[in-house]
Amino acid sequence: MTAEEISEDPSPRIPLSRERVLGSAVAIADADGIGALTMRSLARELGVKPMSLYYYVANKGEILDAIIDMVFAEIDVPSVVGDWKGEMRRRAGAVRQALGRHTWAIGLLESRTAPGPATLRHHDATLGVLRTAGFSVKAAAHAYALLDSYTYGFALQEAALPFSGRDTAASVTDPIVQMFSAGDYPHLMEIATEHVLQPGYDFGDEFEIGLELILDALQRWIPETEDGPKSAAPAG
Amino acid sequence: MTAEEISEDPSPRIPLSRERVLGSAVAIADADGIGALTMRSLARELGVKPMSLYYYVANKGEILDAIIDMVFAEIDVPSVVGDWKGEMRRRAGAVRQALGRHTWAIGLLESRTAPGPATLRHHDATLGVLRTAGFSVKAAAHAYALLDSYTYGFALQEAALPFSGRDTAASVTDPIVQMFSAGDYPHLMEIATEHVLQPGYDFGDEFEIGLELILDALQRWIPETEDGPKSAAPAG
DNA sequence: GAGCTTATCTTACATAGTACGAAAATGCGA
DNA sequence: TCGCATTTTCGTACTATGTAAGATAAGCTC
Repeated sequence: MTAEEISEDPSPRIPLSRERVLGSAVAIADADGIGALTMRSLARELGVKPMSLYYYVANKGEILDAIIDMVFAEIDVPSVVGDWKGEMRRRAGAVRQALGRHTWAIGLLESRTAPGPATLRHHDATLGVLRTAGFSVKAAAHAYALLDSYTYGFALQEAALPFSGRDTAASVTDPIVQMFSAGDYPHLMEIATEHVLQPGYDFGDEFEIGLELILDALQRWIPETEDGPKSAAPAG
Repeated sequence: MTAEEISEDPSPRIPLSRERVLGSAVAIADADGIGALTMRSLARELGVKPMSLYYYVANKGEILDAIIDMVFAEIDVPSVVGDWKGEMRRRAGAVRQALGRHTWAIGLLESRTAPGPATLRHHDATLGVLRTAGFSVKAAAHAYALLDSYTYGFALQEAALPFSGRDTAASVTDPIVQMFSAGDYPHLMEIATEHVLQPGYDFGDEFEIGLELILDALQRWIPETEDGPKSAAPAG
């Protein structure tokens, strides 16, 4: 009996596959940032040599396109049954959370303009909910641009913040306050001390506030609901 | 007389400087994308050898931080005199245009979390306008998060679109329509044929529509204006 | 000029993506 | 079981990147 027959060696027992390659790519980007995702680090993670990856992907750009689509695949598609507001609220939150788990995806969105099938399915389903809710084609386009701009932009701001979550440690806030206390930036100082640095503050809480404002205003774009006013949709 | 004395040789006559280094960095990123911005391409552009750059910047990361700040420096700071809505409208448009000229800045915002002085001054001035307009500290924070999320997100979507401007050439729209026409994505198909692909369409026009909706709704967060209703600010 | 400061460049190294083609593993018909 | 074709993995090598370490050059002051 040879060694291979006795014990399963730790080598690539599970066969390589496109799914495994892309899954590890996401894992590396999540753990150490998109900059740490190299063909070599990816191969190492999979217990394989770099050039083996090229049997499953044409090049690194294809990996980047694919992992963006994987992020969208994580997001449950909204449903046409149920109230549109609730669905849009749920969807926006899910997008924000997905982009929060994979902040690198936000940066990639700017440079990679080849949407994958999951991304397209997501957009299609979302538009479907709006159309079913009574938005005209134009109004649905306006509404979707507005909702997604807000959601992506919020996720971008969250990613750009030097802190996240509730009650940031003083070790990270102190240098910032120090920077403001020179007297330039009085309004930033005010908002920091009176709002952001208060116990229990979480920037993420701002999301629902803006979202509700948008959803409430969008409601008025739906023409002649049973109990609502007539259309107030913009001319565009 | 030596050659140097007779004619000005095409070599680095204008001395290198931090400003020149950063200016060329922006120019390269604008022209060929942030990926084309390398220490070597930057040196070549300046008629200099790569290591000379390190006399003016500590490393490439410092260049990236600095050119983000240069983008914000391009944006005229809003003024507390004049109506807040007009100022916010003007500012949002200016931010969108600046990010449109330098789309790479959007992607950089996600990864680089060290705001420069122009960026801070911009944020400070914007908050100042909102506070002066009557927004409470909390309401100003909410409003600013909302306005900037929308603006950044819209710029991100514009950058991610495979087309831009009015009346996109059929050569670029045809493959997209082809992709939709298989029958998956019926709502994308609908919105494409009935709205996006109509003559004269420009995604950029959607910006003002969403912006007006937001500004109108924000107005109701200002407590007791002379002629307006009382505060309708959220509890947060 | 000498010597000090400021500015630029040479060389070299580790790490990146990937072209090219060899090698190994696998599956299959006889 | 053998032979062979297909599928999968890998070795080598090339070009490009950021930048450390230190040599060199240019400019200024006495």
